[in-house]
Formats: sequence, structure tokens, C-alpha cells
Amino acid sequence: MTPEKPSLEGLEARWSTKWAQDETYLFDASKDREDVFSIDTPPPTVSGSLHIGHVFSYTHTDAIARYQRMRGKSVFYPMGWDDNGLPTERRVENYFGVRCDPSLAYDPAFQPPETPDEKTRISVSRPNFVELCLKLTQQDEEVFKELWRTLGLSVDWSLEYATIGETAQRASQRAFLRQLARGEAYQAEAPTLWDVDFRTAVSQAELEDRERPGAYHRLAFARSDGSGSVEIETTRPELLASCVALVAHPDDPRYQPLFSTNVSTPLFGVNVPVLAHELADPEKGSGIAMICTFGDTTDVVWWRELSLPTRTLISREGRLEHAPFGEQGWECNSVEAAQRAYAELEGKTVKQAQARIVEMLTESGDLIGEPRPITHPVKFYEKGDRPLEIVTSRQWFVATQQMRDTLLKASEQLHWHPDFMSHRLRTWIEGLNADWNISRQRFFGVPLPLWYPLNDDGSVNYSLPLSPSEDRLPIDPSTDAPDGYEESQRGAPGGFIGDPDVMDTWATSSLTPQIAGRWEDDPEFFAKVFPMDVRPQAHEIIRTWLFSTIVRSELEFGVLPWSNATISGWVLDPDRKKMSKSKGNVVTPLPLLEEHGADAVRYWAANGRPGTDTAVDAGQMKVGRRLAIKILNASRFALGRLGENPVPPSSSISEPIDLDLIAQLSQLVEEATKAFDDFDYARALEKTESFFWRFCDDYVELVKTRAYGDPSSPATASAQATLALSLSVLLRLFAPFLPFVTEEVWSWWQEGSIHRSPWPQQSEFPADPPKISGVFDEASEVLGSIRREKTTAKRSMRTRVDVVVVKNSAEILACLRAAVSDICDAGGAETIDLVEGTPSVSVTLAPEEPAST
RNA sequence: GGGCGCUUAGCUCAGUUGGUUAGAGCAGCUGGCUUACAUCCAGCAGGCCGGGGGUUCGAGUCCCUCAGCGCCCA
Repeated sequence: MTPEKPSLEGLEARWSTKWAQDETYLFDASKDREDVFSIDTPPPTVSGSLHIGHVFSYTHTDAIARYQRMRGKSVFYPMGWDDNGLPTERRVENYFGVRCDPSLAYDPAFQPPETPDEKTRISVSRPNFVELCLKLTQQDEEVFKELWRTLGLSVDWSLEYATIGETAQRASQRAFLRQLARGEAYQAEAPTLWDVDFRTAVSQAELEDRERPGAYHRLAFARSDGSGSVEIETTRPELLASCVALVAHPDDPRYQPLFSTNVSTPLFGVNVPVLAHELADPEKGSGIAMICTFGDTTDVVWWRELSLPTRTLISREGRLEHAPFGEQGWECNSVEAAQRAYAELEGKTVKQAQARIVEMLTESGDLIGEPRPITHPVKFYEKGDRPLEIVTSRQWFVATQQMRDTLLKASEQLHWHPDFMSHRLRTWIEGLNADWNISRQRFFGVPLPLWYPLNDDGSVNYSLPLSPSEDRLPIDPSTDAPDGYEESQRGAPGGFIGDPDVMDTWATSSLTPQIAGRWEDDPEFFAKVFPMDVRPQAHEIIRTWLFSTIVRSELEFGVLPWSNATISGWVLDPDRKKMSKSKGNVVTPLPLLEEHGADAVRYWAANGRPGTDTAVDAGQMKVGRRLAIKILNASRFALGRLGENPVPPSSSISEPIDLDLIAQLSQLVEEATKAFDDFDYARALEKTESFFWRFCDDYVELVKTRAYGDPSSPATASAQATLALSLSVLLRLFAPFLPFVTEEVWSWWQEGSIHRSPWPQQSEFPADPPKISGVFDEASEVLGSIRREKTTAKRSMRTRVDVVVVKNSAEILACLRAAVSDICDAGGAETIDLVEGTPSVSVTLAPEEPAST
């Protein structure tokens, strides 16, 4: 039944509850694969803040999900929570005031303090820490879930997963073990990008360059043959003790005579060779550089390609560690002098050491001139606060560099929306310079499912890792024992130890299709959803999430994990600035949802073109709200005309203007369908919206009088049937965007959920194919002239019109003739004269009635 | 340094393979209580389509170039 005073209030709560009860969005796995539409939903990082950006991009995907569902697809639309990894660890440390100490034993009675002390962190065991992580992420997930329901995402909540959950752990460990078995994963003791605060390795994908002030220090190296010195420039003089060579470009005539000769380092007197390599930039500094182990990634390349020795200096905490001058590999001219000099530096942080060594070099006279300040890009972990160092450590890698060609081909096969986003992946793949390091020296994550045997002397035999059989997964090597061993042998000579590391969070996230699709746990189910139809995601994680997902899928299955990738833009603050916590301009979504309503916020989001950055715009939300209200009112009118009578069949649409509207409607359906098939939800909305306003402002006004007539008259039946059909079609076209208001109106006169009803099809329209005659447009034009005349005369719209003279071509007049009666009714005109001639419309208003005072 | 995207009304943006007079919404202004809606309706005004050059009968749209902004990669 149509309510007397329809309203948007409370629709979110009412309908989200009803949808949950009715399981409206339940995925039906019994359908054939071609009748399934599967979505690789991005699992939001639950420990991050709720962000209007979430609302934005998830609305886009939801609109597509709803469209596909109405097209008859069984939609696989899961929701995951990305809860493992560093952001959660950080949040847990701050929230509970704790710190993880893996050397401690589990304390089952541990309770976090009520009010955590900012300064003193309580040390807890790894299992206790993980418990706290699980506790907090569960709370966070509830908040997200509530937001998603309010927003009206048509997620099937029975498909919920978490990246720290058992299914995810099993899938991650299984995928890793299979890569290990195939030789795609390997371990290596190698120079690794290292964050000294988090004390973990990071991967190339997690790097970012930041512009930092630095200075070139010009240092003099004495030539070993006593014939003077060579001056190099470096931004990192504190690494001087780890210098293993100097390097210049092979074509550089200034240094060609020096190649293969030796020089000795200032202060420490270590003899190092002068070598040639193309990566040395003649333009940079003095054109000759010192190679240290290791100052940056170029040092690593030189070190590897020139087969240089290693003299490690930087510890995992970012301090200068002991340098055994005089011992093997640390030979120098004067052991005593080198030790004395280095004693000044040992134990200092990188920054402190630099300050001290500059003083020392100044005193010794080896620093030439003043340091020359520059600004240069420095590599940081994207979540880190201090520059990355390079330390040598044992890590597990996935061999991605050898996959370059496969990956480039995969990128080309993927359908990108928008297309140009594919460049991001291509340049990333082309620029790969390291294999994917997947081990992290952290705590809250999926453990590497490996143990290592201990030799009889208690040393670790890393070369023979022990792995569990797949049916044991998931395992935790810190509490589970490998096959053939007893727990009592842990740490004992001849026994075993567990791998202490966890996997990179992307090593789990890269398996979201496998995790959500129940890979190996339910092969039949998996075959129904994988490879998936679409991966929606943001563009800043193309090099991480999108890239790594393709890597895993190609390695395991040799196929792309999905056929489409939809890349959403960013949400900018109302001043078009990027939102960030530090700027304090992050917009939280709940107040907006409460103020404007979910449909209104969704309307704003759906207006954001695919891949386009969009500013938060309360004005657009107001427009959306107005649209929703308009839908309520227009529906009330249309359904009010039908009264208690049954909906007239579309075969009773007979009036030319009605047929013309239907023809235009049919064209709209075609356009909206095409746009949606191309993932262009915004175009579908735009077309539907502009049609709808014209429908309300012109069509409804033109046929209003006729629609009020006797239902037994064909003209009235035609108008009523047109209103009913148009309303039904328009509601369904709006349903993916405005799920609440459309469901509300649908419930007034239809059975079942609109979100389960079929997407409008051409077969619903009377004529096939319907032809646009133009009568509606022409009639609207004349009606517009009448309105303009009244407005210009500052008269009410109710003002009567004595006569309207329409001049136009015979063809158009013939077309218009069928609408004369409707125009007269809508415009309040007595007669309309149709005259052949140059196009014009003249309107004569009835004289103003004398004031009745 | 290489690449990608953007630049259209005061603001936010459409403009689909080149094709009448460049559109919408918001804001502004002027009117109107017209029985679906005043949370509304009608109308008006507002633009060298970033600059320059070229291709074409015809360019917001294609090509070249310059500038500014944003991003990706090194």
C-alpha cells in the first residue's frame, strides 16, 4: 500500500534487517559457473580508521553486484577482514599498552591493564600478544560490519573471512609449501631492505622514496702507490669503515688510469680497489663513488656484480656494530689506528655516527671543504619513520623476477577499468629488481610452516627445512612439532627449531580468491567461483595486492585470478586535498550516513567515475537525497492513479506520446545495460537520473489529466499503463544505486525484493523494436514555451492560456497533433493552432483578473 | 629522468567513434503554494572548452608543442 506521507526515515534499519532475514543476497553455489558472478572483495584493514574512501569504492562494487544479481547471476560477494600484519600490531601495542617479547612463555591468566600507561609497555608472550590482536580486530570488524549494513552492501555474510583466520592460514601455508616444492620459493642469506624501528625485512613493493636533506662530503682516499689522492663524494660518510671499493664509469677518462689500482680509506687505512661499472654516474658528485656494504641498493648491485667482499657495519637496530679490524676480511694498514678510530663510532646510531665521523675527518684533514647540502630521495618503508638500512639476513623469497614475461602477458590479458591503470602494473613489473621477500620478523601473521633440524653441535641446518604434510595445516612451528620429532626435542642438539618468522601480509592477501573461494577445502565450490569475474581495488595497491595476486594465481594455476580489474579513485577532502591522518582532514562516514541517508551517500559515490579521484561533496549528497524523495513522491503519484485496479498491461499503451516515452525508456535500458556491462556504473546512473527528471517534469505533467480519467477509457488506460511500466523499469534501473528507497517503493505494489527481480529487458516493452517518434520531445518543447510565457509574465502556472500558435514543418506538426489535448491540459490552454511555417511558438495568456480587493 | 592522468560556467563535473547554437547539478538572480512532491515547480543569467601551432569542409574531441596540478616508476 502507498503511504500517505512517504519518507526516507528508518529505511536503512528496516530493509537491512529484512534482507538479512530473507537471505536476499545469499550466494547459490548450485548454479553453473557461467551463471555465477564472482567478486574478489578487498578485505579492509580493520585496524585502520573508518574512512569515507571505503564507502566510495565499495559502493561502486555493490552497484555492479546488484546489477549482475538482477541480470540473473548468482553473485559471489564475500567480505573479508584484513587483520594480520603491522597496522594491527601497532594498534594493539598502543591500545593495550603492551609489547611482544617472543622469548616469554604464554601466560593464560594475563589481562591487559584497564588504563594503559603511555610510557611503560608491558612485555607479553607471542601467544598472548596474538590473543590481544584477535580480540581487538574482532571489535573493529563489528564496527565495519555495521557500517557496511547501514550502507546497504549486498554482501553474502555467510562468506565472511579474515586474513588471520584458519582458512586463510591454511591457504597461505599450503600455497607456500607448494611453491617450495616446485622450487619457486627459496631462502637466501642476502642483503635485505630493513626497517630498524620495526626490526623486520620489507619488500621492494613496500618502499617509498621521500625527499630528505643530506649533504655531499668530499673525502680524500690516498693512492696506494703514494702518488697523491682520489676525492670521492658521499652522503653517508658514517659507512666509511665498510667501504670495499671505489667505482667510476668505465668511459670516464678522469678515472680510467686508476682502474685496478688500490687506494686506502681515510681514518681506517683499509686498501680498496678502484673499479669500473656503468651504474657509476659521471655527473654525480666527483664522478667516483665509494661502495659500502651497504649504503643503498646500488651498493648491493655493485657488490654482487663486482664480486666484492662484505664488511657489515649496521646492526638490525640501526646502530654501528662491532668491526673486527685486523681479523680476516678487515685487514688494514694499522690495526691499532683503525680500532682507535672506530671505537669513537661503535654503538652509535647512524645519525650520531655521521656527526662524529665528520668531526674526525675534519680533524684528520681528509674532509675536503665544507659538506655541500642537497635534497635527495631516500628509501623508506611506507609505514616507517626512519630511512631503510640494508642488513644481511636469512629470508624466504618468491622468485618473481623470472616471471616478468608471464606477468606482462597476464597484465595485457586482464580487462582494466579504466584501461590506463594497466600502465601502473606494467611499469612496476618492468622495474622489478628483487625477488619478493615474503618473510617478516614480526608476530601477528601467518607463520612460515617450517622447522629446521639442529645439528649435533646445536647449530641450525637451514639447508634442510622440515615441512608438514598438507593435511596438518595450518600449523604453528613454535608450538607444533615436525613429523618424526617430539616436542621435547625443540631446541635440543639433534632436535629442531621452528622458523620464527611470519609471512608478509601480502603473502596472505594475495590469496583472497583462494581463501574466499575455499580452495582445496571445497574443490567443487572453488570451481564455481574461480577464476573470478572482477577484482575491485584502489590504485595505490596495484604493485602490492593486484600484482601479488596475479603472481600466486599464475604460479599455482597458470591463469589470471580474474578477468576484470576495476580500479577506484581516491576520495579527496572537500578542498580536493588528499586525506591523511596527519593532516587531520579524514572524513568519517557514519555522520554523513546519518545526516543524508545511505541512498544519498551512495548517490554521491556512484557519481564518481571509475578511476577518478572525487572530493567529498555534501552538496551531491543533498542532491541524492532529493532524488530519493522524488522517487517516493513520483511513485506515490503513479501508484495513486492505479488505485485498487490491477496494473494495466503494457498492451494497452496506445497513445503516441505514451509509446514515444516507452521507446525512449527502452533506449535508456539499452544504454544503462551497456554501461553496466562495461563496469561504468556512473554512466548508467547519469542516464537514468536525467531520464527520470524529464519523466517527472514533463511526461507526468503532460499526461496527468488523462491519467485521472475513467480507467475504462483507452486513453486513460494507456497513460496508467505507461506510468506503471515506466515506474517499474525506472525503479529497477535505480535499484543498484538506491537500494533502500527503491525497495521501499517496490514493496508498495510488488511481490518479493526488487533486488531479486529481473533487470529490465526489451521484451517488457510493447513494440519491438520501439521507434522514437519525437512527439514527447515536441510536446515538451511547446509546454516549455507556455511555462516560459507565464514565468516571464510573472504569472502563476495555473494561469489559463487563450491560444497557442505553433509554427513548424508539416512533418513535425503531424507528429505534434497527437499530443494537442495533453498539452492543452498540462498548460491550461484552450486551443492550439498548428500552422506550417518557420518554427516558433506564440502563447497568449488569458487577461489578468482584476484584484478582488 | 621516463610514463600516466587532469585542465570545460563562480564550484563539482558530463561531453561515448570529429558534426547543428558546448550540457547538467550546486551556488546566484527572478517568479510561482500548480490536488505526487515548497524536502517542490517554472524561468533567467553565466563559458576565447589552460596557452600556441597544425590536420580537416568542420576540432572541447585528432596530432605537435608549452604551462600548471596530481599520481606512478626510476
